[in-house]
Amino acid sequence: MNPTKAKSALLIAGPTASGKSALALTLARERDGVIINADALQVYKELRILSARPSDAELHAAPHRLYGHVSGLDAYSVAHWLADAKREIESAWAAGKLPIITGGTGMYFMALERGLAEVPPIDPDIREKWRSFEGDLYGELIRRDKESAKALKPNDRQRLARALEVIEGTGQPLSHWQAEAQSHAFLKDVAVERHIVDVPREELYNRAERRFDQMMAAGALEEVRPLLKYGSVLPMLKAIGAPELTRHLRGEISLQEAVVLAKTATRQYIKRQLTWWRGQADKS
RNA sequence: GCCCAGGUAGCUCAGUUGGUAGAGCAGCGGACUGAAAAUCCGCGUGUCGGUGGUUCAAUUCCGCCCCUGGGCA
Repeated sequence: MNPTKAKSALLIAGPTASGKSALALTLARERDGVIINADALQVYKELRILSARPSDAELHAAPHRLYGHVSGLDAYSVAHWLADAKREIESAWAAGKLPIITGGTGMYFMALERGLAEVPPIDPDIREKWRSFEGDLYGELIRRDKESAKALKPNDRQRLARALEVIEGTGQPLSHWQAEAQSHAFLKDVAVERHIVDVPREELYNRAERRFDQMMAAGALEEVRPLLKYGSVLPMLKAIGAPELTRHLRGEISLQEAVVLAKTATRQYIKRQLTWWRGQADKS
C-alpha cells in the first residue's frame, strides 16, 4: 500500500502510433502502475491486430486492463467504458497501485476528466427509430428541441439522432443532461498527471503506414474475414482498415487499393486526433 | 504510316454556342458529451499539352507538332 497513490492517476493521451503504449509500459514498471486502456477499439476482443493492441509479451510485462475485454457484438460506448474505467481505477487504488490511463480516444478522456452527462438509458426501439430515420432529422429536432438543434449542424445525422432519442426517451432535452455533466467528473479531486505524447506529424504518418504493412503481414485480412457476416453497423467494424479490407474481400477493390485507402484513413484519423488534443490544451 | 478518342487542380473527370474554369476524392484547418478509429463544418489560380493563326479577346475556332489509349495496316 502506497498512500501517495491512493488518489492519483496518470493520463497518457496522444495520436495513434505515437508510442503511448511503450511509454505507459515503462512508467508502469517504474512506478508500480496498472495500465488502463482508453481506446475505443482496443477494447474489442476480435480486433487484436487491426486495433494495434499491445502484444502478449507487453500485456504480461505489467498489469493491463480493458484490452480486448468485450465482444464486438455487444453495444459498447463511452458510458460503458467510463463505468469500466472507474471500476479499474478504484481497484488500482485499492491495491495501492497507480492507475495509468492511456489511449487515443479523446472523448473517453473527456468523459473521465470532465464528466459524462447522466442520461437515463433510452428504449432501444426509440433509438433504432431515429438511427434508421431517413427523413429530415434536423427539421424533427427543431420541432421537438430547438435548443439542441441550434447547437448542431443539419447534416450531422449521428448527433441529431442522439438528440432526438434523448428528447423522446427522457422527455428532457440533451442540453438539460449535459448541463450537469461536470458535477460527475470522476477525477475532480484526484491528483492527475497528464502526458500528451507529441511526435511530429510526418513521423506519425510514416510510422502509421509502416505499422499498417505490419498488420497486413500479421494477418489483418484473416482477422476481418469472419466479421464480414455482421454487416457494417457494429462500432467494431469502423476500425480503420476494416471497411477497406471488407471491400476487398467482397471483390470491389484490389488488396493494394485497400491498403492505400486504409493508410489514407489512418492519416486522416491522426489529423483529427491532433486537432482534438490541440483544442483540448486550452480547456484543461 | 493512316483513322478515331483523349490530353483541364496532386488524382478521376465536368465545362466554357469565344469574355482566362468547377465537382468528387486527396490535402490543409476546425468542431466534438452514450457509434468517437465515429460524425460533422470550412478552405479550390490551375502555363485548361505545345506552338502558330483568326479575333478587341482563344482554354474554347482553325493549322501544325508532341504525348496517351484504341482500331486499321
